[in-house]
Amino acid sequence: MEETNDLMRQRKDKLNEIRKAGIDPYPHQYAPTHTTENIRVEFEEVTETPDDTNRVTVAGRIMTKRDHGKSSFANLQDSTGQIQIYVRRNDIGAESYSVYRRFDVGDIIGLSGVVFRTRTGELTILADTVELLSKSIRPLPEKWHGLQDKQTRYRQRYADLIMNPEVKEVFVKRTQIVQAIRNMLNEQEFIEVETPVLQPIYGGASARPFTTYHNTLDQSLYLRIANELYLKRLIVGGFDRVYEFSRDFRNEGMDRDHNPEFTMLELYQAYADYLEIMELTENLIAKTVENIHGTTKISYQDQEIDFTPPWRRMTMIESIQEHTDIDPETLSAHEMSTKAKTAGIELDGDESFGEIIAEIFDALVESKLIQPTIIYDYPIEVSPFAKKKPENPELVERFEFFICGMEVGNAFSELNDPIDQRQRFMEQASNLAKGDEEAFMVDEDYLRALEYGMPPTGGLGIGIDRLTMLLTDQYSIRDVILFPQMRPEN
RNA sequence: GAGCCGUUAGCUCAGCAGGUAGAGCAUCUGACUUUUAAUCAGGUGGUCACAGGUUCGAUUCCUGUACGGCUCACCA
Repeated sequence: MEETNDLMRQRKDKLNEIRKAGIDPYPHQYAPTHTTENIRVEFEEVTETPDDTNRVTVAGRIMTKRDHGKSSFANLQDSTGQIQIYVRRNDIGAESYSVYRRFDVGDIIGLSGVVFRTRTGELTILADTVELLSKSIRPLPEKWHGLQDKQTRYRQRYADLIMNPEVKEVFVKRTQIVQAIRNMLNEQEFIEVETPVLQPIYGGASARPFTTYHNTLDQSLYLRIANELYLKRLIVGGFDRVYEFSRDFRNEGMDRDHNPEFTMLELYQAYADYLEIMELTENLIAKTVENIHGTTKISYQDQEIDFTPPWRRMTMIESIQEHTDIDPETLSAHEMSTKAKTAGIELDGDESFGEIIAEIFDALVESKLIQPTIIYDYPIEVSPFAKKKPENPELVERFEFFICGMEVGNAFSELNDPIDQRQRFMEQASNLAKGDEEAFMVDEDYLRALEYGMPPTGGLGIGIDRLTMLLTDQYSIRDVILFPQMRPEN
């Protein structure tokens, strides 16, 4: 990593010169009185005449430098923005000024001075003391085009954040989204909990796990693919409303809306069914959107999206009838399978009716659901933790919601019948034996918990990364994850 | 996993019917005390991703590899 080019060698030479002049290029502490944002607010009325009452001390990174012989302008960037500084030899003294002239774009400095406006009206700090807080020996990207290369931006997010202020905004918003949701859930008496990331049995979703090993226990452990079964154990234990922002790990492909590690909010509410969770979902999301944007109507990749509740609701079968020429209510499994294959869907041939319906939905309907849409009543075969519909045991009380063609959340009336749950596990176990790598393992301890009795419960999972993509208008999940997964550089 | 595209100076990018490379910014030297993509003059800076092949000669053509982007497949 120790690349040497002329630019870095020159900067290291400057570093040594500064040290020889008796100055510590990496001092321990500095005490700014203002951020650049503070200054913009506090000194809005300031005039072109410097007035000693408008004194500030600031710290930040030099982003541009315009030297003019015995004076110099520079732009200083701190965590809140940028401000222009003006340094004159007469004000800071010849010795200080010659040190200042050795400062480079990228250096972090502190300065005290007086806020005024230049002739052109730009808010500026006229410095009377300037000091180096951290010498930068690696040159920043060019000031005008900034850092464009995606590979470098993802691998060196620090450089991306320095150069591209809009990137920082995305991640500030991401935090605001999480905070908004957390505040609303707390107000509704949900309790935030933490459950294991390292799990002896993975479950709660269909995905291949990452496997690791615990030396002392001498056993394999899995990084969680979901925390569903742990949260429901807590419902059994008597927490009636729980949630967790969970980093989950799935050993699957990567693309514009999949990263191997991602964040999911899961919540469970005792005595609720999926209809109540639908309402909760619409309100939670709509209020989050409003909190971030001040309105429930936003634009994503040039599409207008309206989050105002209530959202459109369709059963999965209705959605297939609407968006395809396939009608699951009149066709046999064989006819469905033929239609699906004609539409280019690959099937093994041993899929059940319900599995074919789910395949058709995924392939032909999902991408057409642009406005927030709740799709409900799923085939039982693809929903092993959801409760059957009383009037139709082939379907379960489950819904997912879709926005801009993306699945953003998943919810159901939780299956709390331990006998039924055991049967569903057994079917999964036989699928696992048949080689379905994404089938579930039997979780005897979870069954034991259900045997004690779990109240009727509604549960919900929301993909926080995808929600953030929508609310920050980012096309790729990599742009809402600070350090997206990448192959090694070398 | 497949297809297409990309990888040239610190950054953003040109270029090459095959003859060992260019711009802007950055950087260095000099001038300059209200500039803001500062200006003016003059310099420095390259394993053209990596490895093979064709050729008198390859950054350029071909093949392979690595990394990345997009699309598809996979993804309750």
